[in-house]
Amino acid sequence: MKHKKFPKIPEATIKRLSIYNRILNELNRDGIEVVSSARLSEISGLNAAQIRKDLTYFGEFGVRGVGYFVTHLRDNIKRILGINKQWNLIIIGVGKLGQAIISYGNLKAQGYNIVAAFDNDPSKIGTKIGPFNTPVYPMSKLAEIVNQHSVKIAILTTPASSAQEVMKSLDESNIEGIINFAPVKLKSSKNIKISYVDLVTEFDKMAFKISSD
Amino acid sequence: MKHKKFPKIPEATIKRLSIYNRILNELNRDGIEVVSSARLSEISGLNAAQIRKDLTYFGEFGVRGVGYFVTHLRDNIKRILGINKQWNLIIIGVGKLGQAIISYGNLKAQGYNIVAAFDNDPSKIGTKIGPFNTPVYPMSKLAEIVNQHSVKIAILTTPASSAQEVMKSLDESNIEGIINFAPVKLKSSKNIKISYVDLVTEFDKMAFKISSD
DNA sequence: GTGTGTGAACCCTTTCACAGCC
DNA sequence: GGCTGTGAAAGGGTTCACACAC
Repeated sequence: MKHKKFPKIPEATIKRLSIYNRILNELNRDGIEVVSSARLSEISGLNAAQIRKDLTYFGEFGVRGVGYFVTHLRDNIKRILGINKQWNLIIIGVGKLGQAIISYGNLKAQGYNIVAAFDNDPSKIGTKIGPFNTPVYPMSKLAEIVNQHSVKIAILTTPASSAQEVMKSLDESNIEGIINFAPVKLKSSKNIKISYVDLVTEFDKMAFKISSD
Repeated sequence: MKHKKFPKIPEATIKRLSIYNRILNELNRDGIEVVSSARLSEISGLNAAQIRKDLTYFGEFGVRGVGYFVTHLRDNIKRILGINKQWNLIIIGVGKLGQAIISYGNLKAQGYNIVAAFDNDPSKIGTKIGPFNTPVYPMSKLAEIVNQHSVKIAILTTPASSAQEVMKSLDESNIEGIINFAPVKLKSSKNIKISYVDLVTEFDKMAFKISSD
């Protein structure tokens, strides 16, 4: 509710804000207090003018002749992205990939807490998995747990064959966004936001690049 | 060596070719022999004109008034991407994410064989992990194994803190491409192709979308 | 009639280059 | 003097609309 599309923010700008946030955290950890777009450009490999333009979509965070104050800029980026608070997530599909994500410390470090996992394998239901003892529930519990923990984002790591089926349960819950690792286009009857992470396409892109030069 | 940049292929086109390949495989499995760009558009959610344009960068694969023959188009896409043959890969970093990728059946099904894993944890070296019994070697064996199996692509799943260090060994090997899951910009002294897969940015993008409407 | 192939128009994103401010 | 903020230009990618082939 905070800021509708003010001007016209490129999708790619959001991804870069996430990268700036990470770099600023590292600079802050190293005790660096001020940074220029030129220095951010060196670290990230992105164009300095683009970095400045990305930031000015949301305000004027820099000081001319000086640069950007690291913690000030970092805090603003967190607020813009909506990551200045904790997010509770659920994950559906406790296969190898699901388990890896549950165990992925970087997510927790950034304020993303996976509060529950879902699977229909009876041998998994009722257990607690991974370093954070994430409980595994049957799919029938989904809507209830989502409400209980105010979960808005679901991670989908089922096989492709069951992803669209799972989508039904998600449509009936209060989930607002899905990060989908299953290689299928999902159809939501509500307007749940869906993003796709497709590992095989990454490998295919690399195969093409190597083959074509 | 087959086709240098003929005209000007958009990066995004390559990603979509990978998606068309997957869809065509599914259509073929279902016994469907001919498909139109309109039907591919329905399945993929992509614009039909874009699909046609993507394909004509590489030739004329369709028949006017009819559509595309599924296996013919699929075989051509595989050839274009360079995935009409097996690829041997290695993976560096046998943490949770590394193990998940080693166990990820979709990669093997698409012709990507992870022939060896590397790690410096003595308790892992010498073991075989995952459903395909992938052997784990110390980093010192890297160049040798790469040559032995003609490996061109490495998957990097170490913590961010050791990724740049590992890069040195890769620069000294015959690796041509790296798929990097560590959230750091890598610098190669040769011109190894590097692609980045960054999970946290995906979550941040979703957090932004949900927060800003 | 039907569906591909494609120039042209459109739109979005990146980069340049410099005015403006500390 | 140095570095940000930004209009304008350049560059890419997507979509339209229709000629063309079956």
